[in-house]
Amino acid sequence: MNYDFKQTEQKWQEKWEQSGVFEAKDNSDKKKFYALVEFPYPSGAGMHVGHIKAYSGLEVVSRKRRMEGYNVLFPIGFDAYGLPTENYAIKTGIHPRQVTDNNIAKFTSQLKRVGFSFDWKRVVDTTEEGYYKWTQWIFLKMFENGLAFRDKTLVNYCPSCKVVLSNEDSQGGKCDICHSDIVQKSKDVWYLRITEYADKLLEGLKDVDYLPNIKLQQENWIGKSTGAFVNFKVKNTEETLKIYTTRPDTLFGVTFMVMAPEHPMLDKYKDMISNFNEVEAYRAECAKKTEFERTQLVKDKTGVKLSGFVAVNPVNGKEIPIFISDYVMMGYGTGAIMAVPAHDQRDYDFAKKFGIDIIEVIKGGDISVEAYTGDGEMVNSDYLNGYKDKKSSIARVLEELEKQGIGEKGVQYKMKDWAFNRQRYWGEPIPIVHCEKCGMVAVPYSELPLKLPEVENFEPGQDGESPLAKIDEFVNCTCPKCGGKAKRETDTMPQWAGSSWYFLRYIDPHNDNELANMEKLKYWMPIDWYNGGMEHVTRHLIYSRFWHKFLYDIGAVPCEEPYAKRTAQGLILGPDGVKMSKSRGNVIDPNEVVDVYGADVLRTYVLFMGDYEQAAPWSENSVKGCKRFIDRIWNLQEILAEGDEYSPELSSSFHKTIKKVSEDIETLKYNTAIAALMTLLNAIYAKGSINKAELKSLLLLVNPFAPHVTEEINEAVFADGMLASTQWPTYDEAKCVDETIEIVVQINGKVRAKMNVPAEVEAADAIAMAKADEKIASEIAGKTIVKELYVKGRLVNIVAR
RNA sequence: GCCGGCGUGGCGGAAUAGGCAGACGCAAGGGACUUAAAAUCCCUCGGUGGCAACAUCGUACCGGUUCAAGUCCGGUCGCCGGCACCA
Repeated sequence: MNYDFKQTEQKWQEKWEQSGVFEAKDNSDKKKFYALVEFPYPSGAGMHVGHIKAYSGLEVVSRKRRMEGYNVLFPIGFDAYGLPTENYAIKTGIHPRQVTDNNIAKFTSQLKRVGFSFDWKRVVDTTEEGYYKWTQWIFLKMFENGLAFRDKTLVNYCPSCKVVLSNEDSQGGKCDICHSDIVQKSKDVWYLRITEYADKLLEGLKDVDYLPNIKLQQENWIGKSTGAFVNFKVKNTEETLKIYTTRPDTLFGVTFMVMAPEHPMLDKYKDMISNFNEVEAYRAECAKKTEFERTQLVKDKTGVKLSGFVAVNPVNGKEIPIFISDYVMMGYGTGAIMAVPAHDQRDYDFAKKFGIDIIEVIKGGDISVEAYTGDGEMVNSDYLNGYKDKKSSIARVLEELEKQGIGEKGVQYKMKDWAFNRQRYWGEPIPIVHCEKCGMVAVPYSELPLKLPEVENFEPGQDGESPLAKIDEFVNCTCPKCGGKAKRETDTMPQWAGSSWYFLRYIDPHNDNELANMEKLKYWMPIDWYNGGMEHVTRHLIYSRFWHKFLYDIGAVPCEEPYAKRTAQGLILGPDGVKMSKSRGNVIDPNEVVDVYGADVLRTYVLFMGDYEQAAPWSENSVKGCKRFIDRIWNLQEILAEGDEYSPELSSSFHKTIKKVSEDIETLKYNTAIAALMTLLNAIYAKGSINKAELKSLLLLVNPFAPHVTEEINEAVFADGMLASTQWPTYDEAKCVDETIEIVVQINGKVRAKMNVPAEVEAADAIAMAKADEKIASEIAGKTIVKELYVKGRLVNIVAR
């Protein structure tokens, strides 16, 4: 009896779709479960096996939850705006809309072939008018609330993509998309004031169940530091130079100060600075450097000493020179620092190069060699002398600074505001109008969606202008406020926008009056479990949490945090153990696997191949192992016997396996869950028959992993409806334990014998039985017994000398 | 540089809370069935010694705690991920 997976899988996929078993029900009395997977970018290359692994995890959980009686929302959609589609359109002349529709159709059919239990009635496409209307709506709400603003700044600009990039998109000085070198350019840029939510984003982490390393990465990304702001007077002016430091305890060790070359105070006092020409020359030099170069030359410090511009240390009145150097950034703190070379390595390097004094204020290091950043007794520090640790000296100095009004406690974040616009066609138009009289004016809500106009040429303009800027009918408009002539904003939103709130739209995907109905939101939110890639746990997760917290603050959603729980799956590497890539030619196409082995095998393999959270290489041979597993399940029909309860030989195996599989699915240990099922299968074949009660339980347990073959067997044998809507099997804790167990007898910690004992044996009896063993008796004969231990259900250990 | 994580057979990986290291799968070797092959089934499968029972070593490396260490502690090396002149 050969298993025809092709026909069977197609048959059940159609049955599931027709019956609507996987459609989530609104207005249900049942307990809800909202499982979310990261929606894919529908690239032309089609699905990747990584997608299959990412979705299979929560797929199994979702199917189990339905069988446990939950009303499950397990949706899918498409994050379809983005550069690859646009670049493809530029190359081929095919409209991005057409490219996107084709790719979505391709992804949809591929996903359906794997048999995922998504609710296909709730598909969301970020590029669809009914969707991006609400993306624009959220933007306008942010604009109204002062969280979206425009500012002129130096931006990371990719000359190849002709696009402005956020710091996140240009890490290491390379464009995230095309990997060319980033240059700095002055431009008008839209920002979202995410920094205003920094503390809330940090605080919120306390209440959610994310993997610890995910929380940690978010914390590092936000980068909160506590310290102090201190005001240094500038000699012969009324000006104070404000600095931020985490080490106010070292104030008496300050021997110079450094300002960022772009610091605005420099221009204000350029007449006082007798060598301002040197400042300008240095600035020009810095502007040439990319952010990457700036961070590469860590050891070799450069800078210019300002003449005629001198600061005064507020704690001791000492005059201290001021330098400019590019190791101080305008974007962090106040753009100026107090330098304590004795206790900061960067300041130390700078001082050594420029021959500046190094004054030790904390004992414990050797400042003739390097800066000492550890703890120790304070010296050369007036009222701080004698303090023995950082914590108390900081507390003392803060008290003094506040009393004298020269400084205060302060907090800083590494996270910067989110650069939000792109000079690209295939994105959501930013719904803002620039009016000569009124300035920036929001497009009225009634005019949303502000539709993306048709263009003929998707290439960006010469100086990185958006393709939309070339469409006069789009650009020229009337001001919604005064009715006068105005011009539309022509930049579009970044790809992150649509993915920052998509999970809300699944709850009410066709609502034209609000982004989602509040009653429905109250029922479904928060997301019970969100799984996705490790590469998204900083940016996407922070951005979407930020949007959600904002929506909560304006009363659009009912809870503060969107995700109650977040996990991440590991990569699937190529068979050569290296990350899959087209250029390496080690990409596995999930379609081919489905063609050759079937969807059940593919699903089982991606979960069985290793620890779900770790990276693991693809192995064609191991796929075959899962094929055998599926075939052996099918062949159980050949050894089927009657029986409406577990046979005595297999009863405890079944109870144990149900327990193991049920628990492992909840903790991402799919590999050991499948291993347990294989072990049970081996036990069944060893016995030589399976009865109907046993088969039913086994089919239910395997069903979330391999739904097609199990449904088919169930129909053939029982013909009593779908497993998908059958109760998940239960186990009896009492029946998981065997009456007698094998334990180990050790002498001095080394295994010397094994014996069978009743499970509930007393320690003394177990030890007595052990000593009665012939081999053990001869081993301990003539020795003194020092200690005897019994570890319940495990071992007896006799320590003898 | 800083912050995380990891290091177990030929391979992917198991091993509650310190208690038989190597579950499960793959590969390999041997056998059965077959004219033959595929498929399937059975056996072996960390190293060394031994016909065997068994002994002995073994979880990156060095040391420690413990009756008992893959697991805990200290140090070293290596790999992976994140951040990176963050004051």
